[in-house]
Amino acid sequence: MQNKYSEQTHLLVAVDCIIFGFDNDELKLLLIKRDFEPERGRWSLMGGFLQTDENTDQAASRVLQKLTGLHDVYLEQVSTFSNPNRDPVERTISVAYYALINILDHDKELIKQHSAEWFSLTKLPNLIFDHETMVQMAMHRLRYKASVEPIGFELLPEKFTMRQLQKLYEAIQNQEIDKRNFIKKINNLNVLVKLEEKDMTSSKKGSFLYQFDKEKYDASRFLLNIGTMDS
Amino acid sequence: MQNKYSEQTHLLVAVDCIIFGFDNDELKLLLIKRDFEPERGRWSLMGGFLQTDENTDQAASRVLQKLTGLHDVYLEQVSTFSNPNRDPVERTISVAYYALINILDHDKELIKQHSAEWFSLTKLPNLIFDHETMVQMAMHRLRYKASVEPIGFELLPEKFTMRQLQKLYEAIQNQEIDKRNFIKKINNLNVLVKLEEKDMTSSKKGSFLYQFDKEKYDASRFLLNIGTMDS
DNA sequence: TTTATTAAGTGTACTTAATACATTTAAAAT
DNA sequence: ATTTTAAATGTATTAAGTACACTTAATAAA
Repeated sequence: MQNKYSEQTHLLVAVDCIIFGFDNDELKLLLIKRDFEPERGRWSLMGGFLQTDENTDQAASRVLQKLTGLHDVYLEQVSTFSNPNRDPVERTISVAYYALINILDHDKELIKQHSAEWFSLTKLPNLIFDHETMVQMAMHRLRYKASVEPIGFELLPEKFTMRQLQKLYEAIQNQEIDKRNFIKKINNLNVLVKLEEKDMTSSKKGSFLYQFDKEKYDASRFLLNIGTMDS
Repeated sequence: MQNKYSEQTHLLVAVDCIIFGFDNDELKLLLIKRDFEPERGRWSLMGGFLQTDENTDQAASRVLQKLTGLHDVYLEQVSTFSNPNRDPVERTISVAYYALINILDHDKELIKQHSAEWFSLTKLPNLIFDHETMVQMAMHRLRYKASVEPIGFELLPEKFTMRQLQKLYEAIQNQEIDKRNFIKKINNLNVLVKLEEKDMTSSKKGSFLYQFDKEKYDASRFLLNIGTMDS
């Protein structure tokens, strides 16, 4: 057996993270303002090179932690980008991942260090390289995934109101949902527990808080299909 | 601007192709018997290294053509595999693609040269490295994609019977479908043209041939949802 | 020429899911 | 007490999915 595929071209492999957060009524992305070359001063996704002792899942997780301080974040591989000239410095292929985090739940100091900021998805700045394509593909995957598995909860605090959950799904699917139909559907899924507690910040009456119950979910194993109501 | 990200690790990038075909009643995979190291003599997916002047889509297309002689084949990226030790010779990450081809429609000479063979999906041999995981993920993606876009037709000859189409969807979804409900659903999609011609090989009565009509499809732009009937 | 054989072709009733839509309720503020 | 605000709730209608069995067209055999 040979020792190396020696004659083949070797190149760089990077990961880039599309970091989603949910702030009240809208989906946001965490972007960094590059203080390094190339493209210094422009906005981009947070990324990093694949190291010898890790796979790309681990690299994405490491890169994400570097910016947010968070461990055990929901991450999913989206696609690999490999056009020969996508990085002007040197040929690099990049594996894109999207991450879902609770927007209240990150290390503000680290974010400052990286000159990172949250942008509404509807008001993104221009991004370097092929990062805008990455964002679009990630959004597409998130839509699909959220309609099939209860990953939406990753974007919310542990306790949330029905209203918040609905607003989240409206933001993900980018369409309004009828309140009564939404609650009906969610309740059918049987994956939430209604708490005694109320959130009193949103109204005088207050609204009950709910929690995602993974055990209930694993038990019933329904396929979700949220956000295809109305037209 | 620097000239290189010089201090970073460079490594090999490969593509591997999960090549689907449909033969009467079952889905098949085209595998090669390796006559080279490592893992000489074992079965594996057809693959190849990414070259300097191409992206991974192009590499997959090239690799596929090398084995089948076919151009313009339906190819979709599935996922990138990057465990540090997945290839024992040297660190290599691999981008997996699945391909859909008409099984009657390939160059038998090339296949012989590569000692390639078609295997029923239900009777696959053990595969090298992480290729079995690649196959599983590809199958999963194919199921999803076929339920959402009319890619099934890529696996059939240009003219086909309703029976063949049904058998194909049964194979993809791995479940039986009621004949009448299937036809009802397909007709609702409005993407087929019924020809005058009949296929007389399958019965005495003969069965009408159909053709996929991309223009009809583009015009109506329905979302398909095939194979979720019955239970 | 009749009869048998084979898969193709077809319709309806029932069940479940999706959708549209408006009023009452609880709590706080005045 | 009254007003204000968002939360909470139910029903009727429509569309989609599912279950189910007989007739038809053509060939082959008697």
